[in-house]
Amino acid sequence: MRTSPVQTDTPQLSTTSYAVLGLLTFGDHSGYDLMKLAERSIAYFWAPTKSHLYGELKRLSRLQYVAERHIEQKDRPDKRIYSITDSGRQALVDWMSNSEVAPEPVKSELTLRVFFGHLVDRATLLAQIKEMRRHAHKELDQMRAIERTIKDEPELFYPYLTLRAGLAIKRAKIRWADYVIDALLTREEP
Amino acid sequence: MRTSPVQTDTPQLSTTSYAVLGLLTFGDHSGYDLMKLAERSIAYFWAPTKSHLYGELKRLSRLQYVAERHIEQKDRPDKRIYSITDSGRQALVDWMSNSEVAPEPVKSELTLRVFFGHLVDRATLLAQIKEMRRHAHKELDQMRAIERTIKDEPELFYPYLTLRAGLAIKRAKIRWADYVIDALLTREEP
DNA sequence: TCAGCCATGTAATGGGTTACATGATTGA
DNA sequence: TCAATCATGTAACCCATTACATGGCTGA
Repeated sequence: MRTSPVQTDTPQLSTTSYAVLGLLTFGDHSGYDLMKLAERSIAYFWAPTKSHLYGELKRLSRLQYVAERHIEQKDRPDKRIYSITDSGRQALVDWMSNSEVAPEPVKSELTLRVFFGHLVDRATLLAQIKEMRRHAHKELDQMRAIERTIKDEPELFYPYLTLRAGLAIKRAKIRWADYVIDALLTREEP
Repeated sequence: MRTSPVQTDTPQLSTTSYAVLGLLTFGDHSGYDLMKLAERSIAYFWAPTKSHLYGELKRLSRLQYVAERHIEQKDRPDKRIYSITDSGRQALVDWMSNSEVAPEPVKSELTLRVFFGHLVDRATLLAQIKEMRRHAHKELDQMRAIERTIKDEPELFYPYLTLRAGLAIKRAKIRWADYVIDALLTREEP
């Protein structure tokens, strides 16, 4: 006896597709506009490249999850404006409602390097940790600036929550970097 | 005028290849053993699948970064034992010494869902956050157990540092989850 | 008896990046 | 005059995952 496979009426999309659909719930956009919007909103935790984004738009259009209309322009390149359709919205909500959130594997090349720290001298490793810390701090500052502008806007409640995630992760990374730097300096070179 | 391209004597490998080379600096291993070793060491920040690992071993062998010897066994399947070569070690150290550590883009599907939280009801989102929190806590407990056993072993200094990274990140995620849960419950449903 | 360990891999697919391609307009 | 903005995409590639395939031994 075997169980019948689960019937999924909605085809499986990539997460990036859902991200695009999600952004379109805020209004119609061209591919170009979506890219810019993504860069200043979801890019801290989901950063598609423009090639990829254009590709997904084409796919979503074939599936009729988005509708496109062509806009001719004289002084600028023509463009396509996309809007989410009812079935697109349905697919998005289905995805959002699916409670099986896959555990997210962490990937960190720098941590891998630290793991193999015995292979290089201290200064080399220190420089890389410090570089990471510098970069993380820069991003933290950017996020703090955004925080100030959005924290009291009720309609940005959910984006604000995600910003808090970014702040929490960056702070944790910076504190870890401080710990590692201290540990490397304190420890007598073997 | 154009600048001449940078001559890289060492071919570019995937990070997973470097991870494999790194693990081989701790001693010779078969593919199977490497997989197990990876699972209980670097998997928290770099988790290759076995197919991938076997593939990279093959490639590293072609490049002569690892040497393999075939071991025949009667009661078990034959196996190949890999060891890192001098040029393999050199390639690894070159990679470790390269100071340009690429910034690591964060990818979080869950955060993406939170960003689009306006599309689903509160209970749906809450359940997903709680599930993430539960999972993170389980991993945190595992790491804490490992921490107790390795924190005073001087030869595990670098692995310990990476464990601290894992602990820091997990804790940050759990605290963020708590914040979000509270914020969702406090807020009156719009 | 049955799950789990040992041990290796292939094939198919997908998700995503990088490089390449074009070209007018606008503001510093 | 020079960089940036607007606007779209194709082609090549690669890193990685999933599913598939095999089969004897060991211990609960």
